[in-house]
Amino acid sequence: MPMTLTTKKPAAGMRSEKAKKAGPPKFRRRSQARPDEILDAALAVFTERGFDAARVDDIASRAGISKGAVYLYFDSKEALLRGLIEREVAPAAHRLKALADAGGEDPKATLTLLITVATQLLNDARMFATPKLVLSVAPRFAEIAQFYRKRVIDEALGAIASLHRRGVETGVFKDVDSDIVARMVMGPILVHAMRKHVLGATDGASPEARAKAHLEILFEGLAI
Amino acid sequence: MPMTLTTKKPAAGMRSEKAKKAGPPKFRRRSQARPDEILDAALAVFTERGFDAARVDDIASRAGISKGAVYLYFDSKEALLRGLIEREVAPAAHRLKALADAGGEDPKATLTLLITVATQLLNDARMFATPKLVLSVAPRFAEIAQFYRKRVIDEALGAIASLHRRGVETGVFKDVDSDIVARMVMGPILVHAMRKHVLGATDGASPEARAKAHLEILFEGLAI
Amino acid sequence: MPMTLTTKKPAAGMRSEKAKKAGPPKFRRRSQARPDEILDAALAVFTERGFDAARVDDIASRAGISKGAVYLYFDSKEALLRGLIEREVAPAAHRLKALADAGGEDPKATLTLLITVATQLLNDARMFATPKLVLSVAPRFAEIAQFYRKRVIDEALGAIASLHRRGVETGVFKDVDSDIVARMVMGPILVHAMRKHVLGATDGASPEARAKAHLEILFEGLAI
Amino acid sequence: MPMTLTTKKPAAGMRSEKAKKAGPPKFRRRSQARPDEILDAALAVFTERGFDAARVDDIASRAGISKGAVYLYFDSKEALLRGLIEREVAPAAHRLKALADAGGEDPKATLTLLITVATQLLNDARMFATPKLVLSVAPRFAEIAQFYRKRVIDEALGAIASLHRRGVETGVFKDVDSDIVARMVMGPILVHAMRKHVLGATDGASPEARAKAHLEILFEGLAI
DNA sequence: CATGAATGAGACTTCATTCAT
DNA sequence: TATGAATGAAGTCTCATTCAT
Repeated sequence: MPMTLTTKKPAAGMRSEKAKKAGPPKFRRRSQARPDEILDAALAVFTERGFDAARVDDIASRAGISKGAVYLYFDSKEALLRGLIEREVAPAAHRLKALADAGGEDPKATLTLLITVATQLLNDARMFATPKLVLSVAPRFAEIAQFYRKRVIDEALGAIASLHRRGVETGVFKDVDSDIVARMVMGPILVHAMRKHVLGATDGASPEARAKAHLEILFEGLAI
Repeated sequence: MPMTLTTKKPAAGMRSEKAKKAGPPKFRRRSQARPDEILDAALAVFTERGFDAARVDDIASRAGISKGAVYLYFDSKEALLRGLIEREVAPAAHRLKALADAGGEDPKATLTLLITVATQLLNDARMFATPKLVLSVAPRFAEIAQFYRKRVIDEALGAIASLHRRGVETGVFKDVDSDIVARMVMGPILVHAMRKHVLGATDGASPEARAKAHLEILFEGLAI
Repeated sequence: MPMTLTTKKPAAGMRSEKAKKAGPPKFRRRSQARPDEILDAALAVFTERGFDAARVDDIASRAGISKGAVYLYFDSKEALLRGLIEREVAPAAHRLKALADAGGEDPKATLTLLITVATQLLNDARMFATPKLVLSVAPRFAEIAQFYRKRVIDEALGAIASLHRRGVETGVFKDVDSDIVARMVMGPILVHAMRKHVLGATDGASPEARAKAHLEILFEGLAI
Repeated sequence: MPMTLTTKKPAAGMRSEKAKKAGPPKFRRRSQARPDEILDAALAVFTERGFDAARVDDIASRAGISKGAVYLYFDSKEALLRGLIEREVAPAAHRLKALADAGGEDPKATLTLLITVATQLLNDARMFATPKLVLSVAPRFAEIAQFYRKRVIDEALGAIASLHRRGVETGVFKDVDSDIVARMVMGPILVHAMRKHVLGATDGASPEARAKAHLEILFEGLAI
């Protein structure tokens, strides 16, 4: 896998010299937290203005440091973007893995939980910030797009598909194309999130109501 | 509605003085076709690189004209974007209207057609170019996002919801939340389109197979 | 005199080919008047916006023709400026010459007339338009500045100085520096014109009152 | 008074954020002197080429810095112009005020001094640089023209008029229109300055001789 | 003669990145 | 580490000038 975007702890793209300097923890300032603070600021600014329109200056001042200091931790604006995506991928992947693993016993209950939780989560702008950012930079940074797809999207879809397959095996779900099922799980939630967080829609039913209706149709459709 | 983006024939954002010159079509050079050619080029370049990274120079040379000539027809790079979205909205809205109107008699057949056609269409990169562009510029141009949402997304979702309601009235569909139904129609198709055209996925079943499986689950879920 | 700016009838800078084409007066259109109309428009636009900020397009449309047509009569924007200055110089020089020649008999009466008339004339924005324009382009076009100075300013000052000298000879004026006298004649009028037409002042006494007070002090100062 | 041009110490038009940074004067580089150096360069270039023809690049290199650095201190080329005029106005106004205040005792002696000094000063190209610049940009920047007129021209004329009125009260000057007197004081000096510095004349008597002759005629004209 | 579409050089301005302190 | 002044490449937009029709 010639993937440059890694998932090692220290955000990739960080200045190598600096990264190596991990000597004795002298408790200087608060430099341990700095990269994360900068990435937080970057996520906020990238999300608000888009990658190109975001100024490094804005990110710096949102992080409470000077523009020059950003370059102590990241090589470039693009490195900031990469580091950000990488950092955000791990939790997402982790959450997905947990769900998938937990779903062994009762696929139906797990799917119910998954849809309920996902509907809730993607209703929150902060939770959708990274996907939104990835979508907007994807045309320019194919590598990032691919990384995110493989590590998040396909993981998620795959987890749902697995869940469905297990349900088929245990006789609770009809045997249809699992990939389509996965998309029928995530699709409606994604449509809502995009309408709301990307296109600025403000109307719509509550997450609870949506999840309920979604599940109702889906389970009926998957019933044997 | 303080919407600046209109849907009048001539792409909005075009230099007003020039637009007025509607004299006899002497076929001087080829000024009639120019705006459209420029918008075609703009769509291509914007799609490839994103709005910010696209250079007016690139658009001009892709259209086969000089940079200055672009400004003969459009006031600014942003006007180019607006003009483009506006031009692309009309056909989309028109297609949707046609579908919705045609669906009076047989909601089930219409929905079948709709999903089949939409799955086919959104499988084509060109067809998804504008939505992809809108998604990428949405953070910067709220007005464009809103315009697109109202004129395309909500029209589409509304048309499907109407179709469902009629099906409920005629007893072919179960009476569930029509908005959720609309999202269960569009969501899976959108997920596929985004994975493929935005995130660069290359795998996946054929449009026919996907449409078939999609319909199978959906109709079962909506069955009375 | 290596002066490029000439005073031949046809405005200098006009396209040479066109200028030569003075064949039979076929009474086409109204081409005879065109150069003058263009120069009129140029004077208006140059005066309003300054030479650099004036667009050839503006001049053309003020003259009621297309931008391209301007170039049928003048080689460049600078030629327009030169042609304009040249055209405006002749009447000014002519007027001054007339005054100077007329002043043989009664220097005092002539000076009275001159100050009265000049005060009136320079109270009119159009009359001050050319001097104002020359002043604003002088730093960039030394040649024009020199031309205007020699042909208008120094002619005017010289004419007044001559008038004074004749008055000295006939015993009506005190024998002081004639150059200073000339500046005491033109200076106050110029100060008023600049305050009004260049710096936008709107207050001030009537031309009549100003001329009267001006003459009163001057003649007392020159009295023997 | 909706005047944007102020006379506060820091040249207006300067980037506000930077202006606020009034921390300890650590003598980093030489940022304290920079704005003034830039304005010096701007005055030189604007004077030589006129506002429009001057390139920010030229100003920057004359100031010994890069083009971008100019924008660290001034928002735009126009801000440069405004800042310049504002900076230049204060000294001029200050000088005038001093003269006017000093003239209480002996109006005649004060006027003599004033004409002598003004004739000397306006004989110097640098001293006339700002007035010349204002004249050239006045058509485009009415606000600047008005600011300069009110703060310099009218102050000067007003000071002279006051001087004359006091002379009238103390019986040393004839009671004529004080505004005309003011113009008879400044007019001849201005005519000379414009001929020399704007129109490029090189001849003319010495400042001393001019001031002497000027005063001779003027005092005779104002004698009771 | 006249038009107006087209060109292309050039200017202002922005901003990622560097570096002396 | 941190700052922020400085750079310089690049991009948008303007407009004088040309030229096919």
